[in-house]
Amino acid sequence: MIIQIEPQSDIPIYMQLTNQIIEGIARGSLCQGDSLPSVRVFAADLGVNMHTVNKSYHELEKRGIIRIVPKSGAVIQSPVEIEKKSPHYERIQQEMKTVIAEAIVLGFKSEQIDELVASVTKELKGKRKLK
Amino acid sequence: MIIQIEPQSDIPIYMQLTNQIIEGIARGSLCQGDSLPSVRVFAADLGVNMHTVNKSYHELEKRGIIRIVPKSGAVIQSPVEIEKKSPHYERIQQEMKTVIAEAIVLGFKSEQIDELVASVTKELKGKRKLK
DNA sequence: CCTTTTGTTCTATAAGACATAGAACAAAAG
DNA sequence: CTTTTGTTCTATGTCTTATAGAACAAAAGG
Repeated sequence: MIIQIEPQSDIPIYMQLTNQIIEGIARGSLCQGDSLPSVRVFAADLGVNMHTVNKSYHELEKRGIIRIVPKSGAVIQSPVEIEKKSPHYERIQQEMKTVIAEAIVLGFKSEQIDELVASVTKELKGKRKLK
Repeated sequence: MIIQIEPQSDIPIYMQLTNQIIEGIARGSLCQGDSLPSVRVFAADLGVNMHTVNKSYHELEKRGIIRIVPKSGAVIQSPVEIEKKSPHYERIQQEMKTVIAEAIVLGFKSEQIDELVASVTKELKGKRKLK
């Protein structure tokens, strides 16, 4: 699992880390049931502060992606059947609306949006190690 | 064009405004070639500071959505043919990757993603006033 | 049993972002 | 000629981000 942090980015470090962990899970580099490194070890690896990693882990827990077991570790959750009324679904829906609205305004046709979604989905799901 | 600002949100005001203007253009409530209100008038309408609106306008300009004509106004750009190498395309692509990765991790199947994209696209494009 | 590691919590500091406010300016609009 | 415009500047206050160090009790490992 390769994480690349850009300290000069306008995206906060803890958010870069959060997004890349999510991408790693989506790609299958990290599997459900696996544990993430301890905040101290991970922070040392990345060259960032322990508290920054901690913040990222709690962000991931808030989004239902990992479960933090006190004194034990951060375990990647197995996905459950997602309901349309759940906060997680509505968050994804809102984020998707924001992205697609901007795409439309920039001149994307419906087919171009579908093509982009397909290529991104394929890239992420394509390299999964099947159990 | 109805803008709803939530001061207590964790999303900055200037970003809420930016996103809602984009959504308004996507929906067709605002048309290409139209001008946005002046920063002072808009700020008064929304009950926020002039500088906050100004920041939003410059964010929109940075994303290629409006053109700020000095001493004149903020004009909504007509979309040009988007190229896959352009910064705007790559930004949309990156944002899309982030959203889809999270969706996958939360258990979305490819068909569910397609369905979500279709419904959001339809909602945004559906109510457009055709020229 | 003892040492290490763990997550958590606290204080503290520094830098930057966010939002507000007020003032001033030159250019454009009316 | 007056108003409105976008821009620019100073200033203030709050919040976020990121770092650092210390301390604690619980769990893990030998």
